[in-house]
Amino acid sequence: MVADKYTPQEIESKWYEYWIDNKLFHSEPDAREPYTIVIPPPNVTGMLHMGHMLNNTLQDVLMRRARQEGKNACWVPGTDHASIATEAKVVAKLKAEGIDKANLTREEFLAHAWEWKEKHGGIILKQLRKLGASCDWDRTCFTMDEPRTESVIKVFCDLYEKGKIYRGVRMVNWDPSAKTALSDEEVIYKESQGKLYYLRYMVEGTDKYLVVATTRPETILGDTAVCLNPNDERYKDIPEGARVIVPLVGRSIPIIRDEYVDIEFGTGALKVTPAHDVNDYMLGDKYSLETIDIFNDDGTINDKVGMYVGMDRFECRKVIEGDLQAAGLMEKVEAYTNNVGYSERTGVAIEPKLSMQWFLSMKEIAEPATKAVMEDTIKFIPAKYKNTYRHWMENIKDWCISRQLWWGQRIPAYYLPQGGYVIAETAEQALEKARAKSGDASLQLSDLKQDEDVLDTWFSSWLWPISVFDGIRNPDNEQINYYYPTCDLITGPDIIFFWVARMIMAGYEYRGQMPFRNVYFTGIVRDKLGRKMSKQLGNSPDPLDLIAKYGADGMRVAMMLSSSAGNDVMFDEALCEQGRNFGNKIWNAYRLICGWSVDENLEQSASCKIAIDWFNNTLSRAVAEIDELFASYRISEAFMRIYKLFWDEFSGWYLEIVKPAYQQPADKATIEATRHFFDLLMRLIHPFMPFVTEEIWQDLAPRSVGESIMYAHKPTAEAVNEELLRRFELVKEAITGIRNIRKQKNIPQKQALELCYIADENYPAEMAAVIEKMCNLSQIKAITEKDPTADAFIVKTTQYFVPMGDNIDIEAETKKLTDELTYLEGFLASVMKKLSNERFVNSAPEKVVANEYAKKADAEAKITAIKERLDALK
RNA sequence: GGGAGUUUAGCUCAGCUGGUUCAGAGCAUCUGCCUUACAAGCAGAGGGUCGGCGGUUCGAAUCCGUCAACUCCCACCA
Repeated sequence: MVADKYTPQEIESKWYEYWIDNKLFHSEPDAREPYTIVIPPPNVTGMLHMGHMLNNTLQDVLMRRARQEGKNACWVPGTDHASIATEAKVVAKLKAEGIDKANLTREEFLAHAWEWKEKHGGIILKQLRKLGASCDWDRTCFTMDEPRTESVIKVFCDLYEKGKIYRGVRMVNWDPSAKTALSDEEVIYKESQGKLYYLRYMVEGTDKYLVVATTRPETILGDTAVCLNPNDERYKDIPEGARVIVPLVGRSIPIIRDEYVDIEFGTGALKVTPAHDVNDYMLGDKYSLETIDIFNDDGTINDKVGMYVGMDRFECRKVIEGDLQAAGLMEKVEAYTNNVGYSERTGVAIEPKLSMQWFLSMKEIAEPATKAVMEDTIKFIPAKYKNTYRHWMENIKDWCISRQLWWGQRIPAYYLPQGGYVIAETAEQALEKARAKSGDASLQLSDLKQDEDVLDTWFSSWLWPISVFDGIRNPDNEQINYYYPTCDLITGPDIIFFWVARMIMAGYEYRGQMPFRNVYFTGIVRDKLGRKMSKQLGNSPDPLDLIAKYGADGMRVAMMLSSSAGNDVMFDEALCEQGRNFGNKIWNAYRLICGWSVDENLEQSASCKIAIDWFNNTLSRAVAEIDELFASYRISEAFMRIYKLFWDEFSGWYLEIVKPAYQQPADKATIEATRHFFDLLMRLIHPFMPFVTEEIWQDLAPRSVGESIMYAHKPTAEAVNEELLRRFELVKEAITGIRNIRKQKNIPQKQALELCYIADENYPAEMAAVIEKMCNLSQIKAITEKDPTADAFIVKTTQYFVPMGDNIDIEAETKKLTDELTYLEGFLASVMKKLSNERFVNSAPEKVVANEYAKKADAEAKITAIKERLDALK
């Protein structure tokens, strides 16, 4: 027996413990068909936010559904070491303690970082348990644990040997705060309000000057040319080989001419700073210009030029503006909006910087990955993201995989004292290779210097679906062979390039196979005003608070209620309330049937028989539709279908019909049928609301230890008697008709009424018992003559009468009927118009035409009935 | 600058190959009800030129064109 009141908080932790204690989430390879999901690993030190709620609710729904389908379901959880984000957090924490990272050795820093990880790591996974996530916790992985690290290093070495990894000096996105290079994907461009400065560059040996427009005057320190378009008429007088003087700096630099320069922009003269702009770098390369790097790694000015040394880049911009004004070298300053790149992680403006980095060449490995998605071997849901994917894949650039950080997998490149390097999985192997390479057998480990950089975090997470099953180190092990490829990936479209695309590439490169069959993209969780949830706005509720308030089941329902694939979720706390209310509804429905006492001798009533028959069919039809919705990943629609099935069909109709009168017993067959329906309904709801359904299911019948609704097979769709369902709708309408009369006449339910009808084929005689039960009727009587003194209504073509004994409001009744008549006549006219249109009759499909004839007959019958009724009223 | 998407009831969204599954759902609103499972509820009701305009068609929310608004992605123009 369950408690009187539905209090989710009281049942949820109990059942989660039960599932864990009985190892119900655990999966091992067996003969069943596997169903696998690998979790998008959240940052190890992260906290749960609404996005995680959405994402993990979906995954859990799919997992639980798969279990109920008899599949061997395996959900692998884990966390991501999130190199930059975590390192930044650790640096900040140390700073707060008065420790500067620069004063620590690598080993010391890593000790702090691991300590931090041990303390905060995995909190997020514990939080997921509150949601009911049925992850196989025994399989919890970390992108930087030993097996994963070894896999990453192995892959690096392998790709290097295949010639796909190379090292070189390139213009990269430099994050001056984290002091590391970033990949293109980690740079976010934002429109920012800036200024366009017009600077005067004196032409050497003359008193003339060129005006050059720039948004970054501080970079004049690194100017090594000014570039003009050769077709620019304005500058045709400037002789070949002329040079200009960099303002303030006084350096003489050449004027070069290249069609790259846009004549329309600014003054048509471009300052060239090869060290600090991607395009300038390209020009510098083309014209063999000098490259002067003017910044330190932290974005301050270095001592190369000997001016503004140590000043921050933005500070320098201000100061230089003043100095230029003072020197009369500033023509003018305009307000200007342009796109500035910011670091995704630290939020500071990116500095394009030349540096030595490791790259992975992408062109070749992208090919099978592109094909897989375009040919739907891997299905994207919704499909619109295929375009985005293709566009990126077809224009893919090499991946900068090195990061100047310590928290991460250290690049296994070992530099020899005499120059050059070797790549090896271990230091020992490196030494062997180094000895072979140098021909110096006396080389010692201490002579080798390992590369200081670590690998991009995504270079470990791109292996995730493989590495969690140890498929890199042991490519033929039982686990990987059984679980791979995984089935569904649930993730946000924001990491389609970072992660999804790269996993697909790794999948084909290392397994020759896709990593997952379907990718379900969720949207972004926004507040009800459509704003993105963020800490700054303070509009992001703490999911754990919501769970405490409404229960995990309520929270899960909230996530399901307004989230179709690829669409943003407009989150409103009212949705949680709706979810909680649904839990309450289920709870009380169950309490109702628990209260029924059995009378073994009681014969089953006709109305109960009909209701059971009807609900059986209704359930079957719903199950078929729900199967269909799941198959097409319309998860929230599937939920809504179940919601209505339980609330409207089961509680609103079925239970009301079979419910015995107060303190009356019920017959055995009806109770059994009802409890059986409850069992099936709990199974259907379980993937969405695991806790309340488990609580009730456990109470429905004696269960053995370790038994769970999780493994109770989902209801299967049986053949549906459509005619029965159709006839029952007539019953519902008749009941509604009587209810309306009661309401209009203010007749209490307790007062019995009489119902008369004029029989025709639309009168559901075989189900009349239901009408009688639901409407408190003293009798149902067939009549042949209309009763003008009775309140009446029409269902389809059947006329029903409720004799009132007293007067009825003829005027109101007449008006109602006249209105309906007007509508029907108009409707009939439109049907007739269609049918008299020769072209319609000739060109429309037969079925459609037949339908119009049916409409016509229907309308005519109704019109006749209404007219008769009106005549009777006169 | 290029590309994609969205626009249907007050809100959030369904509406698949044009035609009774075509104007829908849930929530909210309004009106009755404290009817012993549930007021976290029950019974009813109202509410939309399907963003605008044009076209194709016997027939358009649905297909085409165009305009408008919003959103996202990509792109180095100083």
